[in-house]
Amino acid sequence: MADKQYRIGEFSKLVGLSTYTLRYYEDQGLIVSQRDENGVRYYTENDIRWVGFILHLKGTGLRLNDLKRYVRLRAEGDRTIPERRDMLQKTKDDAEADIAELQMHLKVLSRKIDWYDGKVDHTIDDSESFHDYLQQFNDK
Amino acid sequence: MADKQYRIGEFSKLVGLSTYTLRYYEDQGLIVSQRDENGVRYYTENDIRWVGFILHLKGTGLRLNDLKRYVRLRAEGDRTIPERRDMLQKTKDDAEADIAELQMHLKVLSRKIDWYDGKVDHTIDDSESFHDYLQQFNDK
DNA sequence: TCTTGACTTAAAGTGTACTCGAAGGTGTTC
DNA sequence: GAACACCTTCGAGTACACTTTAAGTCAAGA
Repeated sequence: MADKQYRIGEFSKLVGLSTYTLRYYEDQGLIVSQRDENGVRYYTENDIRWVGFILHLKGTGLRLNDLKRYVRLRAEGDRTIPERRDMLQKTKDDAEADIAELQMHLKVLSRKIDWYDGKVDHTIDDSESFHDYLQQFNDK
Repeated sequence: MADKQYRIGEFSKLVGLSTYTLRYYEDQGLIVSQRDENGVRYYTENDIRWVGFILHLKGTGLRLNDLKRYVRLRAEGDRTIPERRDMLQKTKDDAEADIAELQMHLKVLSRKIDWYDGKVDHTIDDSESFHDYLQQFNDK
């Protein structure tokens, strides 16, 4: 693994974020870049991994503010590990709840599609399934 | 099932949308309300089902604009059924893709939590899994 | 009678996360 | 020497979906 360095343009293509966004994230403290003797940003493989990781977190629903908090904690060292772990656990739990909810919505959607396909009794109204829906929430 | 009527305040609690939002949705053409002799909105069980249904759609990722389109098509009658069906199918496909992506992110998160718990070799860096991540996208 | 809750229009505000452009500058490459 | 990619600050713009306020009216219930 050569320690290749990337300037912002190339890096932006690698991680799929615009140069605008990269500078914005840096402003926000989510990313740190190194500079060459002219003040030009450069990034390494390590930065690719780091951006990848924060994009995973973001992809599970973390807001930029939460992300900032995570980064701050990380900077504080190992004593914040429990807190970081808990943050991730909560994020995970939330995301799993989101998936469950999404799947519930999908079930209704599927039934509706079947209805359109005539696989279901057409006398049932457009919005037949709301009661099932409420049921699902009742035991939360 | 009595044909109970609900005014906006009660209805808002039933469906979990603020009165502001209900009026807003009505402005946008997503909901229709009836009025009593004083011009006061009232809603019925049927409206509960309808709002439930659009919230399902919304929950799977449909934007208000898409929702509006669906409602417009619905108002045009049965000849738009194929188009509505396809809309729902696409929504369903998109949502399923979202779930798949979310689950991928979750996998990384879980691994990271394990790492915090010491279940994984601690010499591996914070952001170890970005390469796996990129792999997942490569065959899309 | 007073409070509560409803009504109207129209405009402004909120939060999130970018996204872009202006204006002026530096260094590298063809 | 021109083109290009980068740098800076800073403010404005965009999209989405509400959310709130203002200012005034109306009607039923305690």
